[in-house]
Amino acid sequence: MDSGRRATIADVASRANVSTAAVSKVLRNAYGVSPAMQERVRAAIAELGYRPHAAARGMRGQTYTIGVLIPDLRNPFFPELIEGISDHFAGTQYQALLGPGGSTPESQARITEAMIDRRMDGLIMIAPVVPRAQLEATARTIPTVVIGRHGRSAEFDAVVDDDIEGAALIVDHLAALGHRRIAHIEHRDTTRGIPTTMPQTVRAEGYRRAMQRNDLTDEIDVVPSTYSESGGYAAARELLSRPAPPTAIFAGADVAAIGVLNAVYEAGLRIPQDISVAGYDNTTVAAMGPISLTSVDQDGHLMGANASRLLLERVEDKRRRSVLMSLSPTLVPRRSTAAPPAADG
Amino acid sequence: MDSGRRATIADVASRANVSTAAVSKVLRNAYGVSPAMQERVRAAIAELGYRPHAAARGMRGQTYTIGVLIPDLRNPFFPELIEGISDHFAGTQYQALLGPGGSTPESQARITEAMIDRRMDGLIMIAPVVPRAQLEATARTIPTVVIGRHGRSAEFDAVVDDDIEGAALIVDHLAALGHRRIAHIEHRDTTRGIPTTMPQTVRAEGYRRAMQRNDLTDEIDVVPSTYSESGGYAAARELLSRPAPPTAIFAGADVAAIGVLNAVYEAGLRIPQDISVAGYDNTTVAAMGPISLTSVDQDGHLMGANASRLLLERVEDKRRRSVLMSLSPTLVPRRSTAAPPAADG
DNA sequence: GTGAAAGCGCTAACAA
DNA sequence: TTGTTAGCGCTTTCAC
Repeated sequence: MDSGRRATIADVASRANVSTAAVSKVLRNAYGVSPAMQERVRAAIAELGYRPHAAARGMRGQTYTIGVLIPDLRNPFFPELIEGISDHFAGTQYQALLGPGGSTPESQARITEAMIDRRMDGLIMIAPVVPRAQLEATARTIPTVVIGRHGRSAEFDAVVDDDIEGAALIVDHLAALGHRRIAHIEHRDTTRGIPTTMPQTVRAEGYRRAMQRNDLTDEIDVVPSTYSESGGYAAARELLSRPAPPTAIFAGADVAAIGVLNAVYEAGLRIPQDISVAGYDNTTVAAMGPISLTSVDQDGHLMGANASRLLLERVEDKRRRSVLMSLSPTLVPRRSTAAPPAADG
Repeated sequence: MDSGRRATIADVASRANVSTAAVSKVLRNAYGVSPAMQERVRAAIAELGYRPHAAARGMRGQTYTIGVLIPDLRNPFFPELIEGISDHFAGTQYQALLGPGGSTPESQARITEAMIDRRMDGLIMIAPVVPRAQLEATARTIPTVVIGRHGRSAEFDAVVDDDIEGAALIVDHLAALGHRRIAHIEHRDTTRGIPTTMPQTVRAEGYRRAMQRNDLTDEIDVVPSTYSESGGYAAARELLSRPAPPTAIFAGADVAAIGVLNAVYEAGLRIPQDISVAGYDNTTVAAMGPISLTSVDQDGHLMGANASRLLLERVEDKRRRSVLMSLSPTLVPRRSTAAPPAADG
């Protein structure tokens, strides 16, 4: 901005009376520069307000850019993740940029391509819905960490929360309160090819196993719907219209639980006196006074930070063997769950 | 991925028996290529699965990347904006990438720099808190569109919603219901240098003017706080503890209104029988059954799309004169507002 | 420890 | 209309 033109590495070099190669080395903290020369170069950089040109760096070396694929900005859990990610990179030379991926495999694949085209140094993919084979192909091209898909891979690192355990926390909590007819709302995707590794599937499986462990095998009741307000609403309407409706509804996501609350509200039932409702993700909405939804908390910040750390290991140290990191969820009991009505206890 | 190495423009050129310049022209839909050659080049591109290298393109021409500065992923209004933006670019060669900017001027400036370093073709800045002079400096470097800051600039285009009108919608609505003691919760930033152009300031001003117009000048009551759940909660606690509390509270954002609801709930008051509450932004939370918050709707999707269109005009047509585009908000009345208690009417 | 020089993949002048 | 060529700003051999 000084003289119209932006300073380049050559400007810095001539100002410091060194070669461009030397400047480059200082920039990358590479070996082979004397402290004195370091000093001179740094001074010149400061004087000129020089900033390296990421696109040009990318032509030979790295772009110092990390791509983060994010499917749905409306999901209130993702900001936690993002914050964990950007906090982690804040102390480094790297910059995380988010790609709004949409919820279809096609749109997510498009963004992934766009990130590869831009020579990003690494990719963090949040709950991607693309087929596993495609994830592995991507990971062979560019260091990749996947958040929220279960199952390990030789090609990419994975960070997940233990959804089996999370579902068990809710079921055990409800069973301990005396509930028997506990229904579960599952997100059933139309997308094929991503069978057992998505969180929704694992949560449903965790629900089933926990029901069995509590001797409630006969009461297992999974309603396929979607993790959305309308999905939860529709599923709850269906459940409440039955001859013997459940005394507790466990929605696989808070956002769906909100829809359940709406349906319960419309049906004129009271929470938790007439029916208990639980969600998953412990979003800020769940914590709101009038809502006060029992939920399961995943430490999104920690998950994001861990994913970032794993990715940098791959990018910088060239670690090859893959890592699966599984975190433990915790139960957050609130006012939306209580003992079932006496007649049903 | 075929032979390990990624295909380059030279590979395409030799495959199609043309020059690299010809391939480049086809890529950019530039003049001077015969249909026959076009055909051959496109075929070669398809056969090789060639994709242009964005970083390399950026060295000479454009990067076909648009940077979107987004301050707070938790604000449920922003996803609308983002969707409008990415939908608009979906039909083009451009790819929008989001930079999580944080809420301080420093962090936002950092991301802005990072985007310029990466040779982005243009910038969309959502409700930036950096000083105006800095915005203009940025805009002189790179085509820029600012969303959500009032006041026109010669350097950048601006897309705003008419917050004066939006605040008036709420005040007129409440006044028509019979309210007189209508309080407003304003977001009061500690940041200096951005006085009258932020939405919160304009909304407060709109509230004042509308109160005057309704002959309620003596009742003007602005509580400085923050647009957050805790901010709304604290402000409402303060208001409710007064000898003559307001009969209606107009929070400048839904998220603050939620905090108000919590405080009202805790105080044992009923909504809307004892007190009316209104928000701003018409977020999905506001629409939820148990909440049903009267609010003001801005068409975020349209704002995002307009901002994108303006930016592309600048990037491609090199339009120089700046544009200010102001959209009109609409009132969304719900169950949280009603006539005041008889004694106060 | 230091610098000269050859690219990275593409675009834009210009020549043919 | 088509091809040749000189860079864009940086990193990376490879001499010195």
